[in-house]
Amino acid sequence: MRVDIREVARRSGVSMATVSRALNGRPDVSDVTRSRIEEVARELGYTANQQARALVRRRSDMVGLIWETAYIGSKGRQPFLQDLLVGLKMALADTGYHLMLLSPQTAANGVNAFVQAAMQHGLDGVVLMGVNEHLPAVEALISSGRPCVGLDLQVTGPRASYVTSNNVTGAEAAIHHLVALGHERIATVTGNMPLIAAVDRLAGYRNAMAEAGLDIPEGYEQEGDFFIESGHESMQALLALDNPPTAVFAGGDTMAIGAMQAIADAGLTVPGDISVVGYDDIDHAAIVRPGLTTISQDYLAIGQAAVRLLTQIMDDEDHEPQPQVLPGRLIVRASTGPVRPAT
Amino acid sequence: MRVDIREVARRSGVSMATVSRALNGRPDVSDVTRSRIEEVARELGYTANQQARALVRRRSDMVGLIWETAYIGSKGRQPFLQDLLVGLKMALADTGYHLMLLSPQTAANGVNAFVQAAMQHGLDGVVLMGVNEHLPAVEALISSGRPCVGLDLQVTGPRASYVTSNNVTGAEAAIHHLVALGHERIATVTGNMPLIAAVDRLAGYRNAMAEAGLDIPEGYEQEGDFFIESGHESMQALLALDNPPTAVFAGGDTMAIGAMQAIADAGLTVPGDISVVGYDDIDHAAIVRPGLTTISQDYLAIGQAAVRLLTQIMDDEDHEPQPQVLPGRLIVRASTGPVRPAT
DNA sequence: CGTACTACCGTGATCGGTGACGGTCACGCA
DNA sequence: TGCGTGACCGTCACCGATCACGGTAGTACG
Repeated sequence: MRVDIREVARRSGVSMATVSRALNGRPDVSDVTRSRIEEVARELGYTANQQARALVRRRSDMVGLIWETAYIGSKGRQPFLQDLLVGLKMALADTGYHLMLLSPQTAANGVNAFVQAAMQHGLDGVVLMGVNEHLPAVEALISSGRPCVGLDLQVTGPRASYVTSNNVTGAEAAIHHLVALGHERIATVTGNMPLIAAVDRLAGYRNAMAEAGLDIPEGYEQEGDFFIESGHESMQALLALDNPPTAVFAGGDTMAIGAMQAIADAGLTVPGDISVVGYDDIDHAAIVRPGLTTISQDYLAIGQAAVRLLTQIMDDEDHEPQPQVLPGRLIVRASTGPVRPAT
Repeated sequence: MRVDIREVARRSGVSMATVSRALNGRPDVSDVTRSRIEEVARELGYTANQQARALVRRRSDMVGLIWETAYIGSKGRQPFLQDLLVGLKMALADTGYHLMLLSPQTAANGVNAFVQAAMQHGLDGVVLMGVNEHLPAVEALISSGRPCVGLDLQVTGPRASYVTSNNVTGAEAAIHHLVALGHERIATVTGNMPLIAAVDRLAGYRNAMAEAGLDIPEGYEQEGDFFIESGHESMQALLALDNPPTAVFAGGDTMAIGAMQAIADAGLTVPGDISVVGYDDIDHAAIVRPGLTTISQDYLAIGQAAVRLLTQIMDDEDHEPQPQVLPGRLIVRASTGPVRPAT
């Protein structure tokens, strides 16, 4: 029993087309007619049916979101994905686009669900986060030519691009901070290497170490997988070295927390014996004791950048999309301190 | 350039209606025709346009999700909402319904965005989580007669119901656990009282205390607001009492963590001096040291129950919806221990 | 052989909008 | 007066599907 445009047209004594024009803010409607129509529409509580609208306009004003909370497998949760989602949602709320949540499952008929859902619902664009960018499904989506934006994952194509924080400079900032505190024996725990965030953060670590004239002893680069256990294990390995580090840069907060626990388990203190820096500034970072020094990504800014980028790609047919790289920001908390004086 | 049903019809030498029938599994199509059509559809990669479909069928196969990460205001994040979202998403993935994310902002024309989006997109149902159930917007949505299900928030109406964990028995289990460890001076920190979860957990606390024959001294019931600072402050208030408790039940993990920090700040240990139990089993609970004993909600089960409930309401025009109450489960970690022997 | 019934399929209306196109009318100007 | 112009609005053909209805052919049955 919803009121439709025909009803509005009848009650205001004009044709459906005029109602459509008036309500869509098109110019060729007289002011008095327009306001009469608006009045009637308000009274009747009329709002346009989006399916019908989308059908004829060939655009849905909807974007899809592929949102996975765990990388391949599901060993645990990546809490920063919630922040990313919130950032995106807030940024999107201003644009008039709606958001549809897509699950990365394959549909029954074999065609991948990503592409299928995007097609079936006529999604104007898709945002990806938390999925592996090398998944065939993702590649199929990209190459389908639909506008895509990756958040913290590197997708590229004629109508695809990504937003990420600058993992290289972020990592460099972390190391600079430690160097400024007098640390020279600085190790790192990386994420799993196929992921661009892990690679770039490692690169930043190496850059900054070289720049500071510090060398990286054998075993100072431990590869983890972004989950807490790997931080714990990697830290244990570092502690077992002949020359254990006085500071550790973990390429993810969860791993940093695991490392802090390993340090505590070994009877050492943070930052008294070893300083720890993380990356991401997840909620946990502020809660954990001692508070974790980390590199913060501004999720709101990332969300806004993603929305801006996506709308550009969607609006400009042949807009050459530029990846957006936002700077990370060092948040100093209690997990880092001056190097312990040599005994 | 998408292939439509007309194209499929032409290539398989039948009418559009027959294609529609065949692909929707309707009976009155001969087997040979059906398989020929399916063959053609597969070759062409045809999938039905959902907008057109929804338009004529008067159902969108889409449900809306109102998902707020912070209760009124935005003092912080409630991390268990991510888990709820994941649970819901997984449960929904099996049903063929898609999920649309709704933002609780008011639209320009004054009609509330909840109702408006639900109407405009013809959503078949709505799931609510993380919002205050007393918001006028929410009430408007409920009374619009659209099928609604609340997750961990109590909405009721002819076509609305909710799923929640049994906060009363969960809280009772927490207290039983503490009593079994020999505690007698047990305090509680509640969430903000308008929220049903806070009210019920307090009720469970009182029940179990009475059942155990323990009385609740003045000041043993502190009201917090589900955020970490309130846990911290409430714990300080409890420590300042003449007869401070030996155990604290916090009606939310974030508050429990705040309480643990306040205990540590006071130079006391958990659980040596004071045992702490939380509620929700958020990620933090496992990471924090000592690990937090807490009541776990099975988010997957909640998601499944919500989906089942919603589909029932949507399918049965006059189905009297029953609220689903799932049991919580006690997870014992390191934050609780036997009561300290009297000195 | 005529009729009834079943199985299968096509026709045309419809869902609720939008947009191209064309028509009317008042006005300005030669 | 005649004509061009622009502002405003209605008509009609879609968008891509579904569905009610009707038609046809083949079979069974009296």
